[in-house]
Amino acid sequence: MKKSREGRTAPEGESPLLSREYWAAIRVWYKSGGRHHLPWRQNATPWNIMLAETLLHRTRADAIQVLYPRITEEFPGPAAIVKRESEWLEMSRSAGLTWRAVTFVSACKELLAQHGGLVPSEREALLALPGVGHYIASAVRCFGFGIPEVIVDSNTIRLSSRISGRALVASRHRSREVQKAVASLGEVGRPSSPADNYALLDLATKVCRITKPDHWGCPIRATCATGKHVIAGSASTSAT
DNA sequence: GTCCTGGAGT
DNA sequence: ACTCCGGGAC
Repeated sequence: MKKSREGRTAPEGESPLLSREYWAAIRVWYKSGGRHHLPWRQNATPWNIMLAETLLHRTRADAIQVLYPRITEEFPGPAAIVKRESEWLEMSRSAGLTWRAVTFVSACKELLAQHGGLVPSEREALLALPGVGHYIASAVRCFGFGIPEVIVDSNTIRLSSRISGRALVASRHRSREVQKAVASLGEVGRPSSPADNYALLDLATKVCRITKPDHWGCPIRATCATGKHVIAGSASTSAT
C-alpha cells in the first residue's frame, strides 16, 4: 500500500538495454548454457534459497554445490539450525563462512519468533533479518517466491556496465544509479522473472566473465557496447 | 601476495 | 561513502 518512495517524480522510465529479440537470444542460450544443475535451483523453496544465498555469499558456487545437499538434508528449516547450532557452525565453516554462519543463526531465531518459522515474502520483513541485504532479499523473493525482481549483484552490474558501455562502480550497488542501470537489463526495463534472472546470472558467470569474457560465445554480442568494440577490432587486427 | 563478494558497522 | 570480514583461487 505504500510503495511511493520519497523520490520526487523520478519515473524517467529506464530505456531497456535489451530488445525483445536479444532477450529471446538470451533465453535460447540459457537453455543449453545455463547452470540448470545447481542443486538450489531444483527445489527452490524460500528456505532453500535463503540458505543457499547465505552460503554462496563468499564462496564459489562449485564449493557450495557439494556441501549444499548435505546441509539442506540436515537443516530443512530454521528450527534445525537453532537446535543444532554447533553442527551448523562446523559444517558451514568448511565452506569458508564464520561470522556469517553465526549471523544466520540469529536470522533463524527471528524466523521462529516472528514468522512462525517461515521465510517471509515481504521485502521489508526480509531486510529486517540479520545478514539479509538487498541482494538476498531480492533473490529469496524472486527465486523462492517467483516474484519478478531486479537482482543487483556484481554479476548483473558487470553485465549492465559492459552492455551499455557505461562505467559502473560495483561498490556503489546501493546507489540509485546502479539500481536503475541494472533494472534496465530487464525486458521493457521491468523486473525479470526467476528464469530470466537465472539466465542473466549464468550469462555473467559463464560468458560475461570478469576476466577474458567470451565475446564470440555471447548471444547478445551484436548489441553489447563492449562486444561490438572487441569484435570490430578483431576484424582488422586479429592475430595475437 | 592479491583479488574476490555482499552485508554491516561506522 | 568507506572499510572490514574470511576463506579460496590464481
